[in-house]
Amino acid sequence: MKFSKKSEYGLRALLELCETYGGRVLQRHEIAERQNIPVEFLEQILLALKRAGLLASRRGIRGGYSLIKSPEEITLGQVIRILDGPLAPISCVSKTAYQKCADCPYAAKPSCPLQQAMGEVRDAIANILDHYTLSRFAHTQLAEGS
Amino acid sequence: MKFSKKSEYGLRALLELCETYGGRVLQRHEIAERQNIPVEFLEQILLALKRAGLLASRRGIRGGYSLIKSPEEITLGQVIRILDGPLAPISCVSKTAYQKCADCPYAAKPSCPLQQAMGEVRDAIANILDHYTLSRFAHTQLAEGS
DNA sequence: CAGTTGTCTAGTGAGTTGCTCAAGATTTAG
DNA sequence: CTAAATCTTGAGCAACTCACTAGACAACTG
Repeated sequence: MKFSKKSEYGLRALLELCETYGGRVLQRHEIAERQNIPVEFLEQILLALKRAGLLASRRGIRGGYSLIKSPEEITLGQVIRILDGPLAPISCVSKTAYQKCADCPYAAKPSCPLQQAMGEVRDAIANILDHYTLSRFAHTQLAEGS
Repeated sequence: MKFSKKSEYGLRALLELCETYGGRVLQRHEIAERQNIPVEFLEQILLALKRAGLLASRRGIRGGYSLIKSPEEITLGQVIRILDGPLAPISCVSKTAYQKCADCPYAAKPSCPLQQAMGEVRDAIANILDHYTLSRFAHTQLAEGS
């Protein structure tokens, strides 16, 4: 029940790209250094985000990456799904990647306890992450003291 | 962001054990056949649940496993933590297995965006699973039609 | 004691994760 | 035009995890 490093790095990279949104481009090594991410691995992540339409890139000596969608329009759920796949804890409750369980004896029956419980979990996770925008993410201030 | 087969099998096995709670013991092959689980793998799961104090077992020709805690007292959260480890999506927000992130540049700072967001997710998951009892789980009837 | 069951430890093949490397394409500076 | 800096692509790889298997052993029953 963990998120991968890929998602974590991806979100941290987007934090940097949010800061220069609308302004200059950022090069992979800039992001990598500031966020302490292995540069070649980061690149794969940036390319995936580019293919998904969140980032633009330019090659050559003045090249780099930049955000092309507003941080208001991007949610953490989108980013995690791009980098980590579906949010659902088991695939028989995924809305974006549903798959019938092969071996579950309840698959044929009208009600599956696992599906019920995991469905609730899926909805709770999606409900948070699909409403959590990058701009809110980037402006986080912890409310609690100590 | 997936649960393992171990948790899934464990929960399905507990479904069977709930039915005979207070009555007779169940042998591994009975559970395995009914729930379509490889019997040797199931055994490891049952042993883990036994070590955690949920199950009792008896060896010998009349042996088998039985639930020793009431299905009302056992939550899905407990079971999943036994079989799959902590619920938290990243370890810096785990309450049962906290670990400081080594490479995160926000680890030292007062606020970490990732920690904030993932903390919400953790709480939502825990909130559902730690209040979902086995007895409710075993008596699931899907409410929705179609 | 013999047979049936659970207990324990170790191993294993396939797949995933996290990361590295090398060769190529594109852009800009000079 | 050339060279340097950047992104692009794809392959490779060590370590780990997952799902499962095997086998020796302990305990219980009749």
